Amino acid sequence: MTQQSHTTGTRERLLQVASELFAEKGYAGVSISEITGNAEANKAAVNYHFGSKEKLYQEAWRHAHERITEQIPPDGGVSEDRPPEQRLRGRIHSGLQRAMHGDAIEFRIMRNEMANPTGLLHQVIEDTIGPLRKATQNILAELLGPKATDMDIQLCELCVVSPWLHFKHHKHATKHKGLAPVIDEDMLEPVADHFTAYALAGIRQIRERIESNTDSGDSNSRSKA
Amino acid sequence: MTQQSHTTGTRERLLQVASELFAEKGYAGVSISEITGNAEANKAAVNYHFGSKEKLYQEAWRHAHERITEQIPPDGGVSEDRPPEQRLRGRIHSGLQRAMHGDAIEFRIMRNEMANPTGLLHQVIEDTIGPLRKATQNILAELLGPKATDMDIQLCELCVVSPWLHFKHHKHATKHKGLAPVIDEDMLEPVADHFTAYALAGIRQIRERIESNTDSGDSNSRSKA
DNA sequence: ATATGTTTTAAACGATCGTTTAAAACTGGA
DNA sequence: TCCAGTTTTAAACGATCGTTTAAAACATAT
Repeated sequence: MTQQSHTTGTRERLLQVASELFAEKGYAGVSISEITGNAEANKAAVNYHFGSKEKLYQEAWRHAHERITEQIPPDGGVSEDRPPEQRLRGRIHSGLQRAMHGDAIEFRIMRNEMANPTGLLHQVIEDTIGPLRKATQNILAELLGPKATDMDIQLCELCVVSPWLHFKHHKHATKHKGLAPVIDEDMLEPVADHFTAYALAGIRQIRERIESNTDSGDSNSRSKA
Repeated sequence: MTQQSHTTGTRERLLQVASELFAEKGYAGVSISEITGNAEANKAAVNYHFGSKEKLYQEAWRHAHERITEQIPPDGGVSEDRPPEQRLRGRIHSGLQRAMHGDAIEFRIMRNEMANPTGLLHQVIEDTIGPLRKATQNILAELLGPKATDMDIQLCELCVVSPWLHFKHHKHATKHKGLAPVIDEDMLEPVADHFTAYALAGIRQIRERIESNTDSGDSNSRSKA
């Protein structure tokens, strides 16, 4: 009931509330009034602490990304010296865990930005997600063998990565059930197993296709086009 | 230069422009003024023809969906009596073709709605996409065998369907290159082959897992939970 | 207690939002 | 030509948007 029962600073509260609301409604769907209202701050506080709504949006993404990265490492706890099958399973496990974790704020902001690009997060996302993608692609290059082209790798990356991008957090999934099945958190391991088994079988099949089709001498594989 | 050089009615023009803009910027990101401006119509025309912006949004989705459905059949031209492998390839081919077709308006509106739900399209999308999902699930049920649970089927559906949901139209993909690789339209067949081979291998692997793990007598498979 | 620098606040800014209104323009049949 | 019905238009509505301003409240060191 007292006027200052805030355990954290205004800036932090704004970041937290903003990232949640941006994840839920997208950039254009959230107003500064709504953010400051839920954060129990004044309307002008956004422009004081961040300069503009756009900067707040970028900072909110960075905030959410850093928070989830320090909680869930992208390699799934599988070190570099393990065989590629285990490392792939680590990536899948990590991605799935991130998609199912808490409110999955980082994930949902990114999905919003992919579906409806404001362009404001383009650079920030590319800087942070780029290395993760590269790591996954390196694993796939190992699994697909030396004859795999960049296109082969990218297509397999898409098949491996896209399933967990469609996962919604339980709370939202029940609201209006979408494409992805609703899953408890204790289902993480079996689902990760499912995705991994599926992916490894698919990748192995693609490798067979590559190596049976490209028997002849024209070894223009690994081309950039 | 004349004042009436419109080859089509105002209502049609509004639907066309609105669906394109909604696909590009999402519901909240598009204003009525922008729509009527690009459609060379008066601001009040939206409320006259559709009653509100919300109704226009729903009609624009229905418009885009009907247009694409009559152009690209969801079964990929593979009839019901073919083996499930071919029917699955038909579904993948159709989905991929829809994702790559023209501006992929229907697709991008749906992606926007999935990432950032307004709730306005919920019923319309479920009515139209529901039967398509059911058909795919039936194919997967055949391929996975009688011991597959609903969860098995849904997880495989997610793995099969999600890759093409991330495809962007070439024009947008080049703007700021996202997760999906940029692909020409003449690559449709090889990419469909890739996805199909990958998917069938994955599904076969999952079936083996199911049938080797559930050897015992407790046949509570196909449970609804 | 006074001064200094930081943070918060209320109020107002111009702009744009979705919608409404009523008159103007257009249409095709009597 | 006149008229009923449909479609289009300009103007204005209240509401909310993101931002700015300047004063109030707060914190801290001398």
